Amino acid sequence: MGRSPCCEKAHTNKGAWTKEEDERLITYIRAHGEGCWRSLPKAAGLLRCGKSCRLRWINYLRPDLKRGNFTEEEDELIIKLHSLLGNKWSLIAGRLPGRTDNEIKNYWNTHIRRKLLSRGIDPTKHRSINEPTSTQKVTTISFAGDSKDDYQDQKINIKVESVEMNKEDNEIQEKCLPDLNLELRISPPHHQQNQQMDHHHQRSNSVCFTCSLGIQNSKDCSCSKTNGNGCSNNIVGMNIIAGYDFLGLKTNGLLDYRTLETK
DNA sequence: AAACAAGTCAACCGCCTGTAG
DNA sequence: ACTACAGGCGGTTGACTTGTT
Repeated sequence: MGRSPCCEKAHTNKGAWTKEEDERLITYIRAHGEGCWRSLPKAAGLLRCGKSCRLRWINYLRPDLKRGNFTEEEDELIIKLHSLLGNKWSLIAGRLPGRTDNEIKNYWNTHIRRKLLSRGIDPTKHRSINEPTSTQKVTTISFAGDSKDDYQDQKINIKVESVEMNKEDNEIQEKCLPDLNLELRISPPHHQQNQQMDHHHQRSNSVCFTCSLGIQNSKDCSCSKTNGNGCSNNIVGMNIIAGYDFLGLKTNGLLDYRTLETK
């Protein structure tokens, strides 16, 4: 006995979407907005599974999709993000406006994997294929907290352990990844923090932790607690080494985390 | 021109997570 | 605390296209 199907499969279409189906979906979402995917097909007059509608909209019909070939900059960004996040396609997609997780996943599997292999780089480990295992770099990021709701005592330890690497990788490490050994504590903003937040829009080198993770306007967002607006591209509470964001990605000074939303 | 292989990508599947009741 | 459900995600499939023989 498996899980019950998400919808009545006997009366749903499968396979490629027709133009008419696309138009029905677009028209419905324009009129009623996204959400409630399960009931959407019936309401929109579509013989499709709700999941199928969601996928079609997100991956193909959404008006903000970029489409077209990936640029060299996008390629490099995907590689860098993949080295940090692994197969977290939705997170990677969040950093690439107009790109979908499915698109990036496909692009990775068809183009970038081969590109890295041709460079002699293992696409999974992001290390030279010929590199001896003794020089493996181990990076551990651990989050430890006792309580989800207790601001006073919630402690988040981020520990990055680096084991010796070869010289080339060390150079990359120095350029891209600032050494991290942070012990962060989420707590209500005190006076000094408030002052910092007052300059929120002028100062762009620190971010409240929840916003840095892309969870804006959440209950944990200290920014929204103080100015009522939450972080959009504002940065408070966690210092970032100038020129790099919390993923260690080089920035041009102004960071924009709006694209790192958890969908 | 036909047959086959390789590449591409939209779509599906099933599992996981968050949340409401 | 438990259950059911909806939404989200990553892995995989398969139809279609392009390249090669």
